[in-house]
Amino acid sequence: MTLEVHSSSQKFATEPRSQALPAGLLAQFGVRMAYARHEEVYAQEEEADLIYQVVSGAVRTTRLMSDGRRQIGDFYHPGDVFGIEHGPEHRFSAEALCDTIVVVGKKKALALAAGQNAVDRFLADATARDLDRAQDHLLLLGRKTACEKVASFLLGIAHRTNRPAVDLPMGRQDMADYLGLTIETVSRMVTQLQTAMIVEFPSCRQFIVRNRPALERLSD
Amino acid sequence: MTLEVHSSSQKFATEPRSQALPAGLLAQFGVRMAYARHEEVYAQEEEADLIYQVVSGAVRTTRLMSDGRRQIGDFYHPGDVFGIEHGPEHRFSAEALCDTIVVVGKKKALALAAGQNAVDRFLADATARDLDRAQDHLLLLGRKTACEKVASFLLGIAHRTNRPAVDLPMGRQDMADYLGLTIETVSRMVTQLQTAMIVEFPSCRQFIVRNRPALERLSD
DNA sequence: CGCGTGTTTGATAGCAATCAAGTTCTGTGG
DNA sequence: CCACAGAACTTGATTGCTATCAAACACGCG
Repeated sequence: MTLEVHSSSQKFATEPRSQALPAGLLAQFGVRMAYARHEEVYAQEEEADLIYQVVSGAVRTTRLMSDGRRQIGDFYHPGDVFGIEHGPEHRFSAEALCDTIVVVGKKKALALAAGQNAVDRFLADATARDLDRAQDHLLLLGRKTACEKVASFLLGIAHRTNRPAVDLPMGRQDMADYLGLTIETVSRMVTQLQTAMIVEFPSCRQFIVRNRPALERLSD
Repeated sequence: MTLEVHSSSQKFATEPRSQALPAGLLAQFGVRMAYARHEEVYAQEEEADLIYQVVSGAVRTTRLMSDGRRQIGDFYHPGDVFGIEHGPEHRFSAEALCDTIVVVGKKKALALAAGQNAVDRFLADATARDLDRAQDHLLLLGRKTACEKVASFLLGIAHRTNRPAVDLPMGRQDMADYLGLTIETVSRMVTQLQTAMIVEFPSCRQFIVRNRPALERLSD
Protein backbone atom coordinates (compact mmCIF):
# COMPACT_ATOMS: atom_id res chain seq x y z
CA MET A 1 0.00 0.00 0.00
CA THR A 2 1.32 3.45 -0.76
CA LEU A 3 0.41 6.91 0.39
CA GLU A 4 -0.77 9.04 -2.51
CA VAL A 5 1.13 12.29 -2.26
CA HIS A 6 0.17 13.79 -5.58
CA SER A 7 -3.48 13.17 -5.57
CA SER A 8 -4.02 15.35 -8.60
CA SER A 9 -2.04 12.90 -10.70
CA GLN A 10 -4.46 10.08 -10.06
CA LYS A 11 -6.66 8.69 -12.74
CA PHE A 12 -10.28 8.99 -11.84
CA ALA A 13 -12.73 6.16 -11.48
CA THR A 14 -13.97 4.68 -14.71
CA GLU A 15 -17.64 4.74 -13.71
CA PRO A 16 -19.72 7.82 -14.43
CA ARG A 17 -21.07 7.58 -10.90
CA SER A 18 -17.81 8.84 -9.48
CA GLN A 19 -18.12 12.10 -11.37
CA ALA A 20 -21.04 12.92 -9.14
CA LEU A 21 -19.25 11.83 -5.99
CA PRO A 22 -20.28 14.37 -3.36
CA ALA A 23 -17.52 16.02 -1.40
CA GLY A 24 -18.16 13.73 1.57
CA LEU A 25 -16.46 13.64 4.88
CA LEU A 26 -13.66 11.36 3.81
CA ALA A 27 -13.10 13.12 0.52
CA GLN A 28 -12.58 16.32 2.51
CA PHE A 29 -10.67 15.08 5.52
CA GLY A 30 -9.35 11.64 4.60
CA VAL A 31 -5.94 10.54 3.42
CA ARG A 32 -5.54 9.04 -0.05
CA MET A 33 -4.07 5.56 -0.23
CA ALA A 34 -3.33 3.28 -3.18
CA TYR A 35 -3.55 -0.51 -3.09
CA ALA A 36 -2.33 -2.94 -5.70
CA ARG A 37 -4.57 -5.64 -7.16
CA HIS A 38 -5.33 -8.24 -4.47
CA GLU A 39 -3.60 -6.26 -1.75
CA GLU A 40 -5.22 -6.43 1.67
CA VAL A 41 -6.75 -3.22 2.99
CA TYR A 42 -7.42 -4.69 6.42
CA ALA A 43 -7.53 -8.16 7.94
CA GLN A 44 -10.29 -10.03 9.73
CA GLU A 45 -9.99 -9.48 13.48
CA GLU A 46 -7.76 -6.49 12.97
CA GLU A 47 -8.55 -3.48 15.13
CA ALA A 48 -11.11 -1.26 13.41
CA ASP A 49 -10.64 2.45 13.97
CA LEU A 50 -10.42 3.62 10.38
CA ILE A 51 -13.16 4.07 7.82
CA TYR A 52 -12.65 3.92 4.08
CA GLN A 53 -14.19 5.17 0.87
CA VAL A 54 -13.38 3.89 -2.59
CA VAL A 55 -12.17 6.57 -4.99
CA SER A 56 -11.29 4.38 -7.95
CA GLY A 57 -11.01 0.64 -8.44
CA ALA A 58 -13.00 -1.80 -6.32
CA VAL A 59 -12.82 -3.66 -3.00
CA ARG A 60 -14.25 -6.94 -1.70
CA THR A 61 -14.89 -7.90 1.91
CA THR A 62 -14.41 -11.59 2.64
CA ARG A 63 -14.80 -14.04 5.47
CA LEU A 64 -12.92 -17.32 5.63
CA MET A 65 -13.91 -20.60 7.25
CA SER A 66 -11.28 -22.76 8.94
CA ASP A 67 -11.18 -25.17 6.00
CA GLY A 68 -10.76 -22.45 3.40
CA ARG A 69 -14.35 -21.98 2.27
CA ARG A 70 -14.81 -18.32 1.53
CA GLN A 71 -17.80 -15.99 1.51
CA ILE A 72 -17.63 -12.54 0.02
CA GLY A 73 -19.80 -10.11 1.97
CA ASP A 74 -19.93 -7.35 -0.58
CA PHE A 75 -18.16 -5.50 -3.36
CA TYR A 76 -17.49 -1.79 -2.97
CA HIS A 77 -17.24 0.57 -5.92
CA PRO A 78 -16.19 4.22 -6.29
CA GLY A 79 -18.07 6.34 -3.79
CA ASP A 80 -18.91 3.43 -1.48
CA VAL A 81 -17.91 3.56 2.17
CA PHE A 82 -16.62 0.41 3.84
CA GLY A 83 -14.78 -0.85 6.92
CA ILE A 84 -17.23 0.46 9.52
CA GLU A 85 -17.54 -1.84 12.52
CA HIS A 86 -19.53 -1.59 15.69
CA GLY A 87 -17.34 -3.86 17.72
CA PRO A 88 -13.63 -3.22 18.15
CA GLU A 89 -12.51 -5.64 15.39
CA HIS A 90 -13.11 -6.13 11.68
CA ARG A 91 -15.45 -9.05 11.09
CA PHE A 92 -14.37 -9.41 7.47
CA SER A 93 -11.10 -8.77 5.70
CA ALA A 94 -11.00 -6.32 2.79
CA GLU A 95 -8.90 -6.59 -0.36
CA ALA A 96 -8.53 -4.51 -3.50
CA LEU A 97 -9.93 -6.28 -6.57
CA CYS A 98 -7.70 -4.31 -8.90
CA ASP A 99 -5.38 -1.34 -8.45
CA THR A 100 -7.48 0.82 -6.21
CA ILE A 101 -7.44 4.22 -4.58
CA VAL A 102 -9.26 4.84 -1.32
CA VAL A 103 -9.54 7.71 1.12
CA VAL A 104 -9.14 6.79 4.79
CA GLY A 105 -9.88 8.55 8.01
CA LYS A 106 -9.98 7.92 11.73
CA LYS A 107 -13.43 8.22 13.21
CA LYS A 108 -12.14 10.41 16.03
CA ALA A 109 -10.19 12.66 13.74
CA LEU A 110 -13.20 13.10 11.50
CA ALA A 111 -15.32 13.96 14.49
CA LEU A 112 -12.87 16.69 15.46
CA ALA A 113 -12.74 18.04 11.93
CA ALA A 114 -16.40 17.86 10.99
CA GLY A 115 -18.32 17.39 14.23
CA GLN A 116 -19.63 14.27 15.93
CA ASN A 117 -23.11 14.65 14.49
CA ALA A 118 -21.89 14.79 10.91
CA VAL A 119 -19.76 11.68 11.47
CA ASP A 120 -22.64 9.84 13.11
CA ARG A 121 -24.92 10.58 10.20
CA PHE A 122 -22.23 9.53 7.76
CA LEU A 123 -21.70 6.21 9.58
CA ALA A 124 -25.42 5.57 9.93
CA ASP A 125 -25.97 6.09 6.20
CA ALA A 126 -23.18 3.73 5.25
CA THR A 127 -24.34 1.12 7.76
CA ALA A 128 -27.91 1.34 6.48
CA ARG A 129 -26.74 0.75 2.92
CA ASP A 130 -24.66 -2.23 4.03
CA LEU A 131 -27.63 -3.71 5.86
CA ASP A 132 -30.00 -3.31 2.92
CA ARG A 133 -27.52 -4.95 0.60
CA ALA A 134 -26.81 -7.77 3.05
CA GLN A 135 -30.53 -8.47 3.34
CA ASP A 136 -30.96 -8.66 -0.43
CA HIS A 137 -27.94 -10.94 -0.49
CA LEU A 138 -29.63 -13.28 2.06
CA LEU A 139 -32.53 -13.98 -0.28
CA LEU A 140 -30.14 -14.59 -3.15
CA LEU A 141 -28.01 -17.04 -1.19
CA GLY A 142 -30.84 -18.82 0.55
CA ARG A 143 -33.43 -19.19 -2.15
CA LYS A 144 -32.17 -18.51 -5.65
CA THR A 145 -30.91 -21.07 -8.15
CA ALA A 146 -27.47 -20.82 -9.74
CA CYS A 147 -28.92 -19.25 -12.85
CA GLU A 148 -30.94 -16.73 -10.87
CA LYS A 149 -27.92 -15.85 -8.77
CA VAL A 150 -25.77 -15.08 -11.77
CA ALA A 151 -28.56 -13.18 -13.50
CA SER A 152 -29.19 -11.08 -10.38
CA PHE A 153 -25.50 -10.40 -10.02
CA LEU A 154 -25.04 -9.23 -13.60
CA LEU A 155 -28.12 -7.02 -13.34
CA GLY A 156 -26.79 -5.50 -10.14
CA ILE A 157 -23.47 -4.69 -11.76
CA ALA A 158 -25.07 -3.42 -14.95
CA HIS A 159 -27.37 -1.18 -12.89
CA ARG A 160 -24.38 0.86 -11.78
CA THR A 161 -23.63 2.23 -15.22
CA ASN A 162 -25.54 3.40 -18.26
CA ARG A 163 -22.98 2.44 -20.86
CA PRO A 164 -23.81 -0.62 -22.92
CA ALA A 165 -20.58 -2.52 -22.21
CA VAL A 166 -20.08 -3.26 -18.52
CA ASP A 167 -16.69 -4.10 -17.02
CA LEU A 168 -16.43 -6.74 -14.31
CA PRO A 169 -13.82 -5.73 -11.77
CA MET A 170 -13.76 -9.25 -10.32
CA GLY A 171 -12.92 -12.68 -11.68
CA ARG A 172 -15.04 -15.84 -11.71
CA GLN A 173 -13.77 -17.05 -8.32
CA ASP A 174 -14.89 -13.82 -6.65
CA MET A 175 -18.28 -14.06 -8.31
CA ALA A 176 -18.57 -17.66 -7.09
CA ASP A 177 -17.63 -16.74 -3.53
CA TYR A 178 -20.14 -13.91 -3.55
CA LEU A 179 -22.93 -16.08 -4.96
CA GLY A 180 -22.28 -19.21 -2.88
CA LEU A 181 -21.38 -21.26 -5.98
CA THR A 182 -18.28 -22.83 -7.49
CA ILE A 183 -16.28 -21.21 -10.23
CA GLU A 184 -17.35 -23.95 -12.68
CA THR A 185 -21.03 -23.35 -12.05
CA VAL A 186 -20.64 -19.60 -12.53
CA SER A 187 -18.86 -20.23 -15.79
CA ARG A 188 -21.57 -22.61 -17.00
CA MET A 189 -24.34 -20.13 -16.16
CA VAL A 190 -22.50 -17.37 -17.98
CA THR A 191 -22.21 -19.60 -21.03
CA GLN A 192 -25.88 -20.49 -20.75
CA LEU A 193 -26.96 -16.84 -20.59
CA GLN A 194 -24.79 -16.15 -23.57
CA THR A 195 -26.16 -19.07 -25.59
CA ALA A 196 -29.66 -17.78 -24.83
CA MET A 197 -28.64 -14.42 -26.34
CA ILE A 198 -29.49 -12.67 -23.08
CA VAL A 199 -26.01 -11.44 -22.27
CA GLU A 200 -22.95 -11.21 -24.46
CA PHE A 201 -19.38 -11.55 -23.15
CA PRO A 202 -16.89 -10.06 -25.62
CA SER A 203 -14.28 -11.08 -23.05
CA CYS A 204 -14.63 -12.76 -19.69
CA ARG A 205 -14.28 -9.42 -17.88
CA GLN A 206 -16.80 -7.48 -19.91
CA PHE A 207 -20.42 -8.00 -20.87
CA ILE A 208 -23.34 -6.42 -22.64
CA VAL A 209 -26.94 -7.02 -21.68
CA ARG A 210 -28.75 -7.97 -24.89
CA ASN A 211 -32.16 -8.79 -23.45
CA ARG A 212 -32.78 -7.00 -20.20
CA PRO A 213 -36.39 -8.14 -19.69
CA ALA A 214 -35.29 -11.77 -20.02
CA LEU A 215 -32.44 -11.18 -17.58
CA GLU A 216 -34.83 -9.57 -15.12
CA ARG A 217 -37.23 -12.49 -15.43
CA LEU A 218 -34.39 -14.92 -14.76
CA SER A 219 -33.16 -12.97 -11.77
CA ASP A 220 -36.22 -14.02 -9.80
CA MET B 1 -53.65 -7.34 17.10
CA THR B 2 -54.87 -5.85 20.38
CA LEU B 3 -53.80 -2.94 22.48
CA GLU B 4 -52.63 -4.07 25.90
CA VAL B 5 -54.37 -1.87 28.43
CA HIS B 6 -53.44 -3.74 31.56
CA SER B 7 -49.80 -4.30 30.96
CA SER B 8 -49.26 -5.45 34.52
CA SER B 9 -51.39 -8.47 33.85
CA GLN B 10 -49.10 -9.74 31.12
CA LYS B 11 -47.03 -12.83 31.56
CA PHE B 12 -43.36 -12.08 31.20
CA ALA B 13 -41.04 -13.57 28.61
CA THR B 14 -39.94 -17.09 29.27
CA GLU B 15 -36.27 -16.33 28.68
CA PRO B 16 -34.10 -15.22 31.60
CA ARG B 17 -32.66 -12.54 29.33
CA SER B 18 -35.84 -10.55 29.52
CA GLN B 19 -35.53 -10.15 33.26
CA ALA B 20 -32.48 -7.98 32.59
CA LEU B 21 -34.21 -5.98 29.88
CA PRO B 22 -33.02 -2.43 30.42
CA ALA B 23 -35.61 0.28 30.65
CA GLY B 24 -34.98 1.26 27.04
CA LEU B 25 -36.58 3.95 25.01
CA LEU B 26 -39.49 1.86 23.86
CA ALA B 27 -40.06 0.27 27.23
CA GLN B 28 -40.43 3.78 28.65
CA PHE B 29 -42.31 5.55 25.89
CA GLY B 30 -43.76 2.85 23.69
CA VAL B 31 -47.25 1.39 23.53
CA ARG B 32 -47.79 -2.26 24.38
CA MET B 33 -49.38 -4.42 21.71
CA ALA B 34 -50.28 -8.09 21.62
CA TYR B 35 -50.18 -10.27 18.50
CA ALA B 36 -51.55 -13.77 18.13
CA ARG B 37 -49.48 -16.64 16.77
CA HIS B 38 -48.72 -16.04 13.07
CA GLU B 39 -50.33 -12.60 13.11
CA GLU B 40 -48.66 -10.03 10.92
CA VAL B 41 -46.96 -7.12 12.69
CA TYR B 42 -46.27 -5.25 9.47
CA ALA B 43 -46.27 -6.10 5.78
CA GLN B 44 -43.55 -5.87 3.17
CA GLU B 45 -43.73 -2.52 1.38
CA GLU B 46 -45.88 -1.08 4.15
CA GLU B 47 -44.92 2.40 5.27
CA ALA B 48 -42.31 2.24 8.03
CA ASP B 49 -42.60 4.89 10.68
CA LEU B 50 -42.86 2.72 13.76
CA ILE B 51 -40.17 0.81 15.60
CA TYR B 52 -40.77 -2.27 17.70
CA GLN B 53 -39.26 -4.18 20.59
CA VAL B 54 -40.21 -7.69 21.62
CA VAL B 55 -41.36 -7.98 25.22
CA SER B 56 -42.40 -11.62 25.21
CA GLY B 57 -42.83 -14.20 22.50
CA ALA B 58 -40.89 -14.04 19.25
CA VAL B 59 -41.06 -12.48 15.79
CA ARG B 60 -39.73 -13.41 12.36
CA THR B 61 -39.03 -11.11 9.42
CA THR B 62 -39.65 -12.68 6.03
CA ARG B 63 -39.29 -11.89 2.38
CA LEU B 64 -41.29 -13.65 -0.29
CA MET B 65 -40.41 -14.35 -3.93
CA SER B 66 -43.09 -14.18 -6.61
CA ASP B 67 -43.33 -17.97 -6.83
CA GLY B 68 -43.70 -18.41 -3.07
CA ARG B 69 -40.11 -19.18 -2.09
CA ARG B 70 -39.52 -17.60 1.29
CA GLN B 71 -36.44 -16.36 3.11
CA ILE B 72 -36.53 -15.49 6.78
CA GLY B 73 -34.22 -12.58 7.54
CA ASP B 74 -34.04 -12.99 11.28
CA PHE B 75 -35.81 -14.05 14.43
CA TYR B 76 -36.32 -11.53 17.20
CA HIS B 77 -36.56 -12.49 20.86
CA PRO B 78 -37.47 -10.58 24.03
CA GLY B 79 -35.44 -7.40 24.24
CA ASP B 80 -34.66 -7.31 20.50
CA VAL B 81 -35.58 -4.24 18.47
CA PHE B 82 -36.95 -4.69 14.95
CA GLY B 83 -38.74 -2.90 12.15
CA ILE B 84 -36.22 -0.12 11.62
CA GLU B 85 -35.93 0.93 8.00
CA HIS B 86 -33.87 3.56 6.28
CA GLY B 87 -36.07 3.90 3.29
CA PRO B 88 -39.77 4.78 3.63
CA GLU B 89 -41.04 1.18 3.32
CA HIS B 90 -40.54 -2.12 5.10
CA ARG B 91 -38.31 -4.42 3.05
CA PHE B 92 -39.49 -7.52 4.91
CA SER B 93 -42.77 -8.42 6.54
CA ALA B 94 -42.86 -9.30 10.24
CA GLU B 95 -45.04 -11.92 11.92
CA ALA B 96 -45.39 -13.20 15.45
CA LEU B 97 -44.14 -16.78 15.84
CA CYS B 98 -46.34 -17.39 18.84
CA ASP B 99 -48.54 -15.17 20.99
CA THR B 100 -46.30 -12.16 21.37
CA ILE B 101 -46.18 -8.84 23.18
CA VAL B 102 -44.38 -5.92 21.63
CA VAL B 103 -43.82 -2.29 22.54
CA VAL B 104 -44.15 0.14 19.65
CA GLY B 105 -43.28 3.76 19.16
CA LYS B 106 -43.10 6.38 16.44
CA LYS B 107 -39.61 7.60 15.76
CA LYS B 108 -40.76 11.22 15.87
CA ALA B 109 -42.67 10.79 19.10
CA LEU B 110 -39.69 9.11 20.72
CA ALA B 111 -37.46 11.94 19.61
CA LEU B 112 -39.80 14.43 21.30
CA ALA B 113 -39.94 12.37 24.48
CA ALA B 114 -36.31 11.36 24.81
CA GLY B 115 -34.36 13.63 22.48
CA GLN B 116 -33.12 13.11 18.94
CA ASN B 117 -29.67 12.00 20.01
CA ALA B 118 -30.97 9.27 22.28
CA VAL B 119 -33.20 7.97 19.48
CA ASP B 120 -30.36 8.08 16.97
CA ARG B 121 -28.11 6.07 19.25
CA PHE B 122 -30.90 3.60 19.90
CA LEU B 123 -31.51 3.13 16.16
CA ALA B 124 -27.80 2.90 15.37
CA ASP B 125 -27.33 0.17 17.98
CA ALA B 126 -30.23 -1.87 16.68
CA THR B 127 -29.11 -1.45 13.07
CA ALA B 128 -25.57 -2.49 13.93
CA ARG B 129 -26.83 -5.66 15.59
CA ASP B 130 -29.01 -6.44 12.58
CA LEU B 131 -26.07 -5.96 10.24
CA ASP B 132 -23.74 -8.18 12.26
CA ARG B 133 -26.34 -10.92 12.36
CA ALA B 134 -27.11 -10.60 8.66
CA GLN B 135 -23.41 -10.93 7.84
CA ASP B 136 -23.07 -14.09 9.92
CA HIS B 137 -26.17 -15.35 8.17
CA LEU B 138 -24.54 -14.76 4.76
CA LEU B 139 -21.70 -17.16 5.54
CA LEU B 140 -24.16 -19.73 6.80
CA LEU B 141 -26.35 -19.54 3.69
CA GLY B 142 -23.55 -19.30 1.18
CA ARG B 143 -21.02 -21.78 2.42
CA LYS B 144 -22.34 -24.15 5.08
CA THR B 145 -23.75 -27.64 4.53
CA ALA B 146 -27.21 -28.63 5.73
CA CYS B 147 -25.77 -30.26 8.83
CA GLU B 148 -23.60 -27.25 9.64
CA LYS B 149 -26.55 -24.93 9.15
CA VAL B 150 -28.75 -26.80 11.60
CA ALA B 151 -25.91 -27.17 14.11
CA SER B 152 -25.14 -23.44 13.93
CA PHE B 153 -28.79 -22.61 14.32
CA LEU B 154 -29.29 -24.76 17.41
CA LEU B 155 -26.12 -23.38 18.98
CA GLY B 156 -27.32 -19.85 18.33
CA ILE B 157 -30.65 -20.54 20.00
CA ALA B 158 -29.08 -22.41 22.90
CA HIS B 159 -26.67 -19.54 23.44
CA ARG B 160 -29.54 -17.29 24.46
CA THR B 161 -30.33 -19.24 27.61
CA ASN B 162 -28.44 -21.09 30.31
CA ARG B 163 -31.10 -23.62 31.14
CA PRO B 164 -30.44 -27.12 29.87
CA ALA B 165 -33.73 -27.54 27.99
CA VAL B 166 -34.17 -24.99 25.21
CA ASP B 167 -37.55 -24.14 23.70
CA LEU B 168 -37.84 -23.53 19.98
CA PRO B 169 -40.36 -20.77 19.31
CA MET B 170 -40.52 -21.72 15.61
CA GLY B 171 -41.50 -24.82 13.68
CA ARG B 172 -39.50 -26.77 11.13
CA GLN B 173 -40.73 -24.73 8.17
CA ASP B 174 -39.47 -21.51 9.75
CA MET B 175 -36.12 -23.11 10.50
CA ALA B 176 -35.93 -24.28 6.88
CA ASP B 177 -36.76 -20.83 5.50
CA TYR B 178 -34.14 -19.27 7.75
CA LEU B 179 -31.46 -21.79 6.80
CA GLY B 180 -32.19 -21.97 3.07
CA LEU B 181 -33.23 -25.64 3.27
CA THR B 182 -36.43 -27.65 2.97
CA ILE B 183 -38.42 -28.82 5.93
CA GLU B 184 -37.51 -32.44 5.16
CA THR B 185 -33.79 -31.74 5.20
CA VAL B 186 -34.06 -29.88 8.50
CA SER B 187 -35.93 -32.81 9.96
CA ARG B 188 -33.32 -35.28 8.73
CA MET B 189 -30.46 -33.27 10.17
CA VAL B 190 -32.24 -33.02 13.51
CA THR B 191 -32.70 -36.78 13.52
CA GLN B 192 -29.05 -37.23 12.59
CA LEU B 193 -27.82 -35.00 15.41
CA GLN B 194 -30.06 -36.88 17.78
CA THR B 195 -28.83 -40.30 16.62
CA ALA B 196 -25.26 -39.07 17.14
CA MET B 197 -26.19 -38.25 20.75
CA ILE B 198 -25.20 -34.62 20.21
CA VAL B 199 -28.61 -33.09 20.77
CA GLU B 200 -31.74 -34.59 22.29
CA PHE B 201 -35.27 -33.60 21.29
CA PRO B 202 -37.78 -34.59 23.99
CA SER B 203 -40.36 -33.02 21.69
CA CYS B 204 -39.99 -31.32 18.33
CA ARG B 205 -40.19 -27.89 19.97
CA GLN B 206 -37.63 -28.47 22.72
CA PHE B 207 -34.04 -29.69 22.77
CA ILE B 208 -31.11 -30.32 25.06
CA VAL B 209 -27.50 -30.04 23.94
CA ARG B 210 -25.81 -33.26 25.06
CA ASN B 211 -22.40 -32.72 23.49
CA ARG B 212 -21.65 -29.07 22.98
CA PRO B 213 -18.06 -29.48 21.71
CA ALA B 214 -19.31 -31.86 19.00
CA LEU B 215 -22.07 -29.42 18.07
CA GLU B 216 -19.56 -26.59 17.86
CA ARG B 217 -17.29 -28.67 15.67
CA LEU B 218 -20.20 -29.46 13.35
CA SER B 219 -21.30 -25.84 13.17
CA ASP B 220 -18.19 -25.01 11.13
C1' DC C 1 -62.08 -40.53 19.72
C1' DG C 2 -61.20 -38.66 15.31
C1' DC C 3 -59.57 -35.08 12.64
C1' DG C 4 -56.06 -31.81 11.15
C1' DT C 5 -51.68 -29.99 11.41
C1' DG C 6 -46.95 -30.60 11.81
C1' DT C 7 -43.17 -33.79 11.69
C1' DT C 8 -40.59 -37.78 10.36
C1' DT C 9 -39.20 -41.26 7.23
C1' DG C 10 -38.57 -43.40 2.64
C1' DA C 11 -37.67 -43.55 -2.44
C1' DT C 12 -36.20 -41.08 -6.28
C1' DA C 13 -34.73 -37.18 -9.06
C1' DG C 14 -32.04 -33.25 -10.20
C1' DC C 15 -28.99 -29.47 -9.54
C1' DA C 16 -24.70 -28.05 -8.42
C1' DA C 17 -20.09 -29.85 -6.70
C1' DT C 18 -16.20 -32.33 -7.75
C1' DC C 19 -12.69 -34.24 -10.56
C1' DA C 20 -10.29 -33.79 -14.83
C1' DA C 21 -8.87 -32.00 -19.17
C1' DG C 22 -8.72 -28.58 -22.58
C1' DT C 23 -8.68 -23.70 -24.11
C1' DT C 24 -8.07 -18.80 -23.94
C1' DC C 25 -6.06 -14.86 -22.06
C1' DT C 26 -2.28 -12.12 -20.11
C1' DG C 27 1.96 -10.64 -19.18
C1' DT C 28 6.85 -11.27 -19.85
C1' DG C 29 11.13 -11.96 -21.94
C1' DG C 30 13.65 -13.06 -25.97
C1' DC D 1 6.80 -8.36 -32.40
C1' DC D 2 6.43 -12.93 -31.40
C1' DA D 3 6.97 -17.04 -28.38
C1' DC D 4 6.17 -18.93 -24.18
C1' DA D 5 4.60 -19.83 -19.38
C1' DG D 6 1.30 -19.35 -16.02
C1' DA D 7 -3.11 -18.02 -14.66
C1' DA D 8 -7.87 -17.76 -15.55
C1' DC D 9 -11.64 -19.58 -17.72
C1' DT D 10 -14.48 -23.13 -20.09
C1' DT D 11 -16.08 -27.63 -20.99
C1' DG D 12 -16.91 -32.55 -20.00
C1' DA D 13 -17.90 -36.71 -17.06
C1' DT D 14 -19.39 -38.19 -12.82
C1' DT D 15 -20.72 -37.97 -8.03
C1' DG D 16 -23.30 -36.62 -4.19
C1' DC D 17 -26.07 -33.60 -1.51
C1' DT D 18 -30.36 -31.73 -1.04
C1' DA D 19 -34.94 -31.23 -3.18
C1' DT D 20 -38.97 -33.38 -4.47
C1' DC D 21 -42.62 -36.60 -4.25
C1' DA D 22 -45.09 -39.69 -1.33
C1' DA D 23 -46.64 -41.87 2.74
C1' DA D 24 -46.68 -42.89 7.60
C1' DC D 25 -46.60 -41.18 12.16
C1' DA D 26 -47.40 -38.16 16.35
C1' DC D 27 -49.43 -34.77 18.70
C1' DG D 28 -52.92 -31.34 20.13
C1' DC D 29 -57.52 -30.04 20.14
C1' DG D 30 -62.41 -30.00 19.68
